[in-house]
Amino acid sequence: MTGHENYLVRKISTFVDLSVHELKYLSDLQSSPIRVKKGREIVHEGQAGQSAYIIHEGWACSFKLLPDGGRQIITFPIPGDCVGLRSILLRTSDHSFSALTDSLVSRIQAARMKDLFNELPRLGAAILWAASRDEAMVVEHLVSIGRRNAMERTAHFLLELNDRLQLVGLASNHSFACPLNQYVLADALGLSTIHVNRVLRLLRERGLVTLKNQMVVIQDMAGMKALAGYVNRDDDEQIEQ
Amino acid sequence: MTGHENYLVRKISTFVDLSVHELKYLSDLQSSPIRVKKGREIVHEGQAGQSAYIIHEGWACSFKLLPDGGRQIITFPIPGDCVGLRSILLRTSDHSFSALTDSLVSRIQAARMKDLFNELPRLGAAILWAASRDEAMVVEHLVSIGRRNAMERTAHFLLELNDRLQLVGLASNHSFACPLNQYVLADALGLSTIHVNRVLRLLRERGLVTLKNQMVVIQDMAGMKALAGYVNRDDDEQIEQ
DNA sequence: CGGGAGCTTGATGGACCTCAATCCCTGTGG
DNA sequence: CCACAGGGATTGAGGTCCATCAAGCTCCCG
Repeated sequence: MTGHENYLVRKISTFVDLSVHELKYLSDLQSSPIRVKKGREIVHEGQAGQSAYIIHEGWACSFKLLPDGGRQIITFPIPGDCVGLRSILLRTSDHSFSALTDSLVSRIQAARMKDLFNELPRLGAAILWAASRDEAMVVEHLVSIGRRNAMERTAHFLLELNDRLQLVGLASNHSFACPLNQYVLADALGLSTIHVNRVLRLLRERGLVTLKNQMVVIQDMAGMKALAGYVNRDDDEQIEQ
Repeated sequence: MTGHENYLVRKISTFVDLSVHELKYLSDLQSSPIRVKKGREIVHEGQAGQSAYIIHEGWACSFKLLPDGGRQIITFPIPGDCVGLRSILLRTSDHSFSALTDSLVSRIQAARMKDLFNELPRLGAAILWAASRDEAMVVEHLVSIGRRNAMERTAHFLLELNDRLQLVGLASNHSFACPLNQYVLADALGLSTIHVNRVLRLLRERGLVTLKNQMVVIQDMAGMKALAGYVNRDDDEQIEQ
């Protein structure tokens, strides 16, 4: 990795202070990144290639397709995120993922990842910590879709995104660049595009949040959190092991 | 553990053949199980006690509560399942879980679990494999709620349950004992109780599946799979490490 | 200037929710 | 033995949220 910030290191550092050796190892792991064009599929559901990926630049999306052509987006991996860790243990990937924007990613072979866990268990734990955090967000997403209405759900989603991006320094307190269009949002939120549009208008009219020109601005943070029933995770504590 | 089948061992054995030593370790881990009465909460959301639990007997449910009193059930842990693994890394639990029926569980302290990963990494990997499988099901659940209608969703849920129970020998090919009532089902499927009732009636009338007297009987497996768009996972391959 | 991607708005209908009531079964206490 | 309560299942009526269909808009880019 040369010339740009390492988001994964930044994220992990909020959990555990890495040693020089661990930093080196992590750096080597990311030494030959691949460019992926917007819209390109990186892993196909059911694919057996046992690899994980680290995202350096750009946004991705992980999703499943249904027989009727519908698509449900599970999550939007952003810089610093690892994807496909599960496929290392499960032999096949349980869902697809593709690049939403032009991206830069590193591929980690399953064997390499297993070595990491053997040789640097503390670093391995840190990666699992990050993965667990993501899992928790999938759960929260499930709750949103199951029990929140369209407006609460949308608000919750944007707040969560804001928090995730802040963790890697890609969001200020109340705003962030966001390449998601309304079609993509709809597939993530389990809504129709048209309804997403109406909900965004309502949120804008109520002075809560705006999404314009690829930019999300949360104008009333308190109002948003109240609407969405949003609670922050606060696991900024250091690992004790 | 005395006198009853060990479901966790049974499940893990489909993934990797355990050594005598590993079996012994696993057995020790489960040496002093706790009885939990039906309805009793085992872990509360946000609770900091870093422990995981292995379920030996009974059904549990993991869920999140919303400010408005709503509840979304994430999954129903069954015998052989580990719950709360995430809370070991995240410091606090991201959701609650409670016993749906009178249950028997073993509590595993975080430190003990970490030792396990250090001392018997192969066994650790097997536990992570099982956990990954569960995560994949949460994702599938998310897809269901986001993109499948009530009937498809219900059918899919019952098929998944059937597969999970078969893995530990608690289901025959097409039927299983099921302590879930319609209220609980509704909270899992993101539906109202009343609608669950109507959907179950439709499924029954179409000769697809019946749920009566705590017993699920899948009468038309092909029809169910077609309706739900259900695909089996097939990771019966052995670990190669 | 044309075309396409994305956004916006209106009208209509359907899937599912809410409220309300009834019924069945089982357990419990008099 | 019967009355009664309570959990659970069932059914109906009416309303709401959101999907679908249809159309027009803006902006950007070739």
